[in-house]
Amino acid sequence: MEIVNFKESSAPKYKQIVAAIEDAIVKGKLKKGDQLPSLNVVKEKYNLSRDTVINAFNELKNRGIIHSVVGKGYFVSSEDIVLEKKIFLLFDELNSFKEDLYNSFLQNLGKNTQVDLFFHHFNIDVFNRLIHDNIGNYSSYIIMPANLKNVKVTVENLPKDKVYILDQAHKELEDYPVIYQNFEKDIFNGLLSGLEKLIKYEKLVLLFAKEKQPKGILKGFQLFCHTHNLNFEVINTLENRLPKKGEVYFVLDDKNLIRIIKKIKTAQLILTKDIGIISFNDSLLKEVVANGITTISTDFNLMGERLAEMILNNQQLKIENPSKLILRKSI
Amino acid sequence: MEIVNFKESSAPKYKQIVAAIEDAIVKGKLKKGDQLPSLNVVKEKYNLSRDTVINAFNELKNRGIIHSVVGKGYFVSSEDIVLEKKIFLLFDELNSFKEDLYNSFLQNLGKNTQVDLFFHHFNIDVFNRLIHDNIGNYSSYIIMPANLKNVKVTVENLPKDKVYILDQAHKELEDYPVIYQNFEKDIFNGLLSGLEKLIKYEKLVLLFAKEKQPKGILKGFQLFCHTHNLNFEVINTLENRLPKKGEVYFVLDDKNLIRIIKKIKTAQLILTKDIGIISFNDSLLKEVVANGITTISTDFNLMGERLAEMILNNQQLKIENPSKLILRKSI
DNA sequence: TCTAATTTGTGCGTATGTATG
DNA sequence: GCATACATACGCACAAATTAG
Repeated sequence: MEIVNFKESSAPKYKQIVAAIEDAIVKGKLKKGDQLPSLNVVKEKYNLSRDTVINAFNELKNRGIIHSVVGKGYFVSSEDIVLEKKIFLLFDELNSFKEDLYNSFLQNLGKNTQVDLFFHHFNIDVFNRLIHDNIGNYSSYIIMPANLKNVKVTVENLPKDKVYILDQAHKELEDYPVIYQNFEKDIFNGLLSGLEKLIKYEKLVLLFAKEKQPKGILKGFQLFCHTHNLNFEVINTLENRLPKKGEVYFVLDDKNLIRIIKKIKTAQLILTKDIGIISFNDSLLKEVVANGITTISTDFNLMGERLAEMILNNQQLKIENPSKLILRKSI
Repeated sequence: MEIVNFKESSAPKYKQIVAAIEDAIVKGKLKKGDQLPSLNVVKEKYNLSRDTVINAFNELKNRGIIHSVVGKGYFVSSEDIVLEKKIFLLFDELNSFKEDLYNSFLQNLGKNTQVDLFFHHFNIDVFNRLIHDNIGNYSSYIIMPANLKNVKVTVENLPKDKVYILDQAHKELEDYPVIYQNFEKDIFNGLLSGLEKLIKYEKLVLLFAKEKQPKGILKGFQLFCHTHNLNFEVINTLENRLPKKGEVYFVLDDKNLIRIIKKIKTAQLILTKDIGIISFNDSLLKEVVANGITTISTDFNLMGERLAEMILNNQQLKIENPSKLILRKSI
């Protein structure tokens, strides 16, 4: 590995080091598994500051081209130097609408990017460990903190310009760029655009159970019912509940969506005529479930698209992802 | 006691020694009272510094697993080890039925296990890189090789007793424990158990497009049609295809499932009466899609359950995961 | 009893990457 | 860019306990 003429070039020194190592890998002088000269050696040989060398090596590490072992040194881990980005993606849990988000994100990133996906399952210890274990290994960190508390200390260990928050704006993480759903507004406006259909029913029933669900949904629902003077009820389970004529159910998850559809059938009620259903978070099949389920949903494809865009262009924005009512035959 | 791959792994050497000894104790290779190889022996055998070995032995000593006698050696003092499990899970791609598999796997593992999920997207380079980058960091490796070729060399870099194959048995990886679908048999038997309903139709149409899909499906379908002397057709796209009365469509993915349902509607055909649908891989919503879609599917919950069981009990089995026809109103 | 070899235990020096200010 | 503290890794020297001959 030869690095030449630092003075003559206008490029930052660390970039020149990066380029020199890339060049050595491309030319086959450095192969997978080879050890790089140590920080001290490079520093001495080329009269650089240790920090400059670290800077260069870190960029290569973030891109997954080299890796380091304490007490030993730096090693070439990939000869694929087109890998420009390595992205750490931390979701709360795996469910069907994440599929759209994830796949559209991947599609809009381009080939030279590696995305590793993790799940914290609403467990703060898992959240902390996953972040800690991966500090320094990625060029971007996309985090879906959901409703976890006390995440700030951990997230602050990451380089600030590489962190992006996803799905829910988080009070502790207001300084970070984010693509979020405005649940309260989305639910309110979603219901509003279905108002004409909804006033046919006598009562709106929200099934709001899980700790996991954003409180904005509840707020938006209540606000909508109050401002339009609609009779409503919030329940936390469908067990022992018999759906009655004149009710319209707003269910947030797919398991309960199926439950209510089956209960409606066994009660011999006719969907749309006697009773209505609105679901949350659209997925492919809802278009054909029971002739089409009306759904309030954010656009997960767009969310993935914008996320990719923001990261590729190194932007630090706060974007509210649009949501809408997808009107189908269930109300 | 075998210690592998010092170079490739990012884990500190002394930690790897600790893990190897724990492993040996768990597996019964080392029992209470047994003497460990001396510092010098280990140092020579694995080309380590004496301090590194001491470091490892000290950690085990502090945890009460071994003890030492000056001038004699190190001895196992306890077989009671809480082995921390870290599981590497490599899927092909993210789609809705993986949700069941993944979640049931997690649920059956117990709380103290960390599972990291990766996707190779049917790209052999990604496959190789993901495995290489994670050698030595996990206690089990679960791999879904799908139809990738030339995977053996890479997989062989992993410790053999820690690798499990999932979903498809793979010719190159016949020596590894596996939980697999027998696609040919599953499709044949699935169709067979629906024979009574199927003979009402004039023609069976299989939509078989993707490179990704296992060839066993095609074979099973063809075999079934031949042995029962049924008129059939295999097509690779629904574009420009008008569904006709008397046809029954077997579609493998959800996007095409929706397409065919919509085409049937616009053609003003009546599902079940004029035309039939069978889909592949069950998911929650299919129970209520168009009044219920008949599906041939393996039991992904059971697959996850058995996988967890096999790993927790350190078994090396070859298990065929059961599949069945879930008869609903679409045929 | 003496000796030599082996083993653990300890200390010191050097080198590496990591983290902080 | 510099300084400092820390964890890991390697190598050497020596002391103390054990064992074999």
